[in-house]
Amino acid sequence: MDEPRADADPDSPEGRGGAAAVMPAAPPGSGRAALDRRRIIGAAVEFIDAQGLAALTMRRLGAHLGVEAMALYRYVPSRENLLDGVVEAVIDELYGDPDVHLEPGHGWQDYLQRLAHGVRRIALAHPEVFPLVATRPPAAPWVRPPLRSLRWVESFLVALIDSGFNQEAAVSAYRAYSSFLLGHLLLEVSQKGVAVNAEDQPEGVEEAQEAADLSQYPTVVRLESLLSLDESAAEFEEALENLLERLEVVLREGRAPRRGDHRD
Amino acid sequence: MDEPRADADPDSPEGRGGAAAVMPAAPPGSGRAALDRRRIIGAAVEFIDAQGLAALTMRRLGAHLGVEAMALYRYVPSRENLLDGVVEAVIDELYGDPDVHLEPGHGWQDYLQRLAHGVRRIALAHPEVFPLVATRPPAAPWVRPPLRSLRWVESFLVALIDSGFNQEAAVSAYRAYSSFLLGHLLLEVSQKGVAVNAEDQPEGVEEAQEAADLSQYPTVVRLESLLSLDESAAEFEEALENLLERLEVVLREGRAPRRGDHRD
DNA sequence: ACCTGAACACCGTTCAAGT
DNA sequence: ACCTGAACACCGTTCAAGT
Repeated sequence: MDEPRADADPDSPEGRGGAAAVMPAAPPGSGRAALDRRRIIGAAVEFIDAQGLAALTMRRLGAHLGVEAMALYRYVPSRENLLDGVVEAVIDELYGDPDVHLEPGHGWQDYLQRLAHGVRRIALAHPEVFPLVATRPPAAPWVRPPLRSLRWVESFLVALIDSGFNQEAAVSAYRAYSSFLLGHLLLEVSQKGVAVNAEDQPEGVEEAQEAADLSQYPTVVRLESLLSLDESAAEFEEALENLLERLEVVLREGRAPRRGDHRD
Repeated sequence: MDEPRADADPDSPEGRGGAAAVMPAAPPGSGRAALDRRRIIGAAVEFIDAQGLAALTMRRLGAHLGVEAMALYRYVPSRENLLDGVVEAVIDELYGDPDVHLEPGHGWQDYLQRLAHGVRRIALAHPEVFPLVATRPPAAPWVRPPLRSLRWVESFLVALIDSGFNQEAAVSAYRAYSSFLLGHLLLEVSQKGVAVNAEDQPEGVEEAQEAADLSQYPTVVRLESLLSLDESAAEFEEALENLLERLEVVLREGRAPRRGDHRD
């Protein structure tokens, strides 16, 4: 089981700081680039995208980089720390997204829309990584998945407060926004995954479960085609619009809306 | 490292079917009960609750049950399958919750409230298991976490359709309800976990991260006390009320509400 | 019928040794 | 300075052997 030589891609993103002091055994640009933490984490993201999280071991990642597993420990203290780095790197991709920024004059709703769509693109680009983004314990309780970084929390709060939200409303909006993104996107990627997934199941794995007594669930059977539709994109838009609308009410009225407010 | 003998609890729930044919080496009721899949899965839930998911190995679970790891394989085909069983068992606790049922005459809102609170109780009772509930690939794409069982999907859809929802609206409500529960509860348990968690970190692990350049996040610093408040319970109620209100509009108008509907 | 001992292939991780 | 070989303690899992 030697590694497949399917890597003729010249996309290794170096060009940051000291440009590789000449190495005796592996001159730069000839194939194997120098090891560093960034490159290892990048390779781990690629690996998880391609093979799934369960397949990522230190030994296999080492082989993927043309090196023994032990060499990785000079740059990464443990596998757990590596996974933290993977989560951070994937979320950091958002910094480079030109569509995610506060457009002056377009208001906070526009910004929250851009941010939400940016996170969604990342979730869909790395479906095998997203469960990690969702479940790794955050550094502080108020750095919530999926945004997971002080920079985005800061940016979010500033945008709302500058738009007239009071502090309590801004914080509560941040919490509601996180919950919405996390719930929707985790379900969307898991739904996508289950369609293609399951390693190599020899026959219908649902048959066993379902065939047991599908007759007990007549409504599910009757609505199966409706249930099987993938309306993720539209539902994302609708739930996001609804959340923004709710926040608009909070902003106008200076408090959280109570049920039944808009009647009589 | 021998196992702690801290189990004097007589709560092993047997009494289901054939009542243990007498065994030569371990007579029933004298201490070690007979092994079976249900008991193994129950022990696994206990173990994860107490020690965390990462600590659960087949060998340690065997020791916890007074048996070698290899003995488990007669009842459980693999660790992965055991984890599936754990998720199923935890969700099945909902069947036994007397507060979770359709109260005749109280309407679908009351039922969805009871169901949501029942799921929340389970998530809070098993915070270490809930991430598993959230991320294990479902059997079918439309059996969504956290409800994960045909029985609850059936029950949910029937309640709404009997209340006058059309099929599309009922299915779309089921999806929105799942997203809400998953996002909110996953964040709530992870928030709870991070407060007590982190195995045995010798010193403030956030210090390292934060002290780096906290000055770049003045708003986060200024609002830290607000951000640190745990308003999970109130936010759960509010988001749930809001969702129900939204569904009420769908029911009354026979379609999904569009943004700006209730102005002029 | 049910459990165990021994074994296999594989982990994460450490560290002295090589270059 | 950077990587490797060998080793340690531990995995999940199989299976012939014990009782």
